[in-house]
Amino acid sequence: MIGRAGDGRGATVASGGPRTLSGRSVQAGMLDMELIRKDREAVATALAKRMDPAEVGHALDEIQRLDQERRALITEIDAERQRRKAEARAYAAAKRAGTAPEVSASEAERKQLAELESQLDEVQARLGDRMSELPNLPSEDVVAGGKEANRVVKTFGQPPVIEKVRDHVELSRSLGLVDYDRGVKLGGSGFWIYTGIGARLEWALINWFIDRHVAAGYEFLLPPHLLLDTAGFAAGQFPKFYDDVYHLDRESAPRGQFLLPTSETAILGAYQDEILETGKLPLKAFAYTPCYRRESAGSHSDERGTVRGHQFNKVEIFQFTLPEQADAALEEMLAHAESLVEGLGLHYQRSLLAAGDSSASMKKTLDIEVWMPSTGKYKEVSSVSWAGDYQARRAAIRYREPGGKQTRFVHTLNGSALATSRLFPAILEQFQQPDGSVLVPEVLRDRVGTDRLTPGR
RNA sequence: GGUGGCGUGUCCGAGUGGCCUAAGGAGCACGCCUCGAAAGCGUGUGAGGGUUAACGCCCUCCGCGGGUUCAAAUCCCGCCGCCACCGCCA
Repeated sequence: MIGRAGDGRGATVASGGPRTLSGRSVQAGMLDMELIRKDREAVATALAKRMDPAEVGHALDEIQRLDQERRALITEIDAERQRRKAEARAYAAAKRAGTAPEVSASEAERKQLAELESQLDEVQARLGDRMSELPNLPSEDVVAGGKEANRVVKTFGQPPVIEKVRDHVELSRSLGLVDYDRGVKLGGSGFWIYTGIGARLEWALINWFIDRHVAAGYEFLLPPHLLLDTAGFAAGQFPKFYDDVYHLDRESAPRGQFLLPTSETAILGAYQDEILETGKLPLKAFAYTPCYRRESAGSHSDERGTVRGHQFNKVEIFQFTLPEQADAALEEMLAHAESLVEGLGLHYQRSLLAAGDSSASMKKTLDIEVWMPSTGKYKEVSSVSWAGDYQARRAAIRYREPGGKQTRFVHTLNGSALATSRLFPAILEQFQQPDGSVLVPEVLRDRVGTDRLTPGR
């Protein structure tokens, strides 16, 4: 089996459990094996942007060795099978003719084929594991390096001038919008309760986003929050980030479902193993779900309150496109996500992430970061990414070439639009007034039921 | 959760151990016929992999995974899904 999710990290494979690549109809890696064979240098150079070059060399060496072994075994097995089939047919014909029904294959021969087949399984499993560990190839315009190499490429608006800045935790407490203490009582550290008008503000944001996405031609999905391992593998969360998500125990869920860390996983997974109608591309969908993550709630001053928790709300937009549509789709999604932040009237910037700071499944990621007056920093409210065919390969999502019969992998793109748990604090801070009240963004006033949040309410 | 039935190609549907290298029909594509169309006739029509410069040749796939057999869509075991009834339940 290839790509056992969570291999060696406590993840067990239930029977009928995570379908692996060998279990799929598509026998492909995460990167194009053809490309590795034909232009290993290009692959190595691109990978070196986010991996240690020596490590890249070792990984590719082993992959190429396993690939050769694999093909040699297949050739051998196919020849043997062909011979056996011919023998069985000859035997059947002889039997019909009433001549000598002797047993034609010996025990030893059968064992030999079985032996070859198990060798192939082994090689394919190792190959798949090695392949699934490789990250995506960063796009040409993405530079090597980590956070420090990110580049701000756009700025919208100005930081508001505020004389005495109150931070969002203080504001949401005094305005009665979020109950942190009772949230901890309920779910433990890293959880909170939106209360009263705070809950309405949160819900207003989500609903406003939904309306805007529908208007922009995205189909609204409300998916399950518990997903099978195959979906996590396809999105690229497994095997590497197996421990970052919550898993149900095998007692209550024999197939070991996990709580989705983002609805991107669900939207992608929904189309696993499908050949999409070319005429329907780009296929645009969005989903609202809470996102569940194990990552430690930071005690950093800039991650207090709702900024980082184990459960937060996010609306996610997603597109399946033809390869040649991907560039335009990325621009469209960025512009769309930014139009939401702009519609709220918030000051933000757009950053192009360096290879090492963007998710391993993506070729290119741009963050939309909103200004937080209390920390004087910008905080990510959206991450818009182009995965190329990396996720589509893992999920076996294809389209048929127009005119031709060939199937090809689609490209996938995803973007938060938006993460409310970051937006909520930004709204409080950027729109706070000297008297301690907060102005509600105009587009939300009808839904929130007021144009100003005041302590008395 | 329990019991029973079912799962075949784009769809319907035949097939209970061997010319199944999956019948037949529908749909779709192309061609013939036609002023044009319908009807009719003919041809073609899935996915993945190996090999090849290419044409092609070969292997695998009848829900998924094992097993029995010289030989499995067909027999056996496990699982998944759907339908029906029962139980439980927002």
